[in-house]
Amino acid sequence: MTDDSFAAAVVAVLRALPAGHVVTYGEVAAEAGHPGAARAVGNVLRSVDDVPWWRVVASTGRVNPNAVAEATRRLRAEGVEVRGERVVSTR
DNA sequence: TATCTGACGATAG
DNA sequence: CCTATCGCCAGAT
Repeated sequence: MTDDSFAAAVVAVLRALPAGHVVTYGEVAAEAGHPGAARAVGNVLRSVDDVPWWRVVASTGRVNPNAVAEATRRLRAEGVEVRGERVVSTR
């Protein structure tokens, strides 16, 4: 691993996430090798559509404000408890 | 190279 | 619980 694009690293991490497992942007950024780049992670999910973006939530447990219903629906379908716009039992 | 944007994080009030 | 502000980073123009 020399210097894979940030987006590529993020995509790889998300593709490795098991169903029913939710992670925060900061976690993804750290796993991708770019700790602190939580904001940049959100930008990647915005550009890339080949990743389970619904499994990525904010540190507060809040799902995507851009597709709350969609994310909630998918998370529940995978066994994740969602309350309102927040994921239950994330940390 | 500079500037702006954004699906964030944490702290303060 | 909510809003506001600062700090952070990568990508686009």
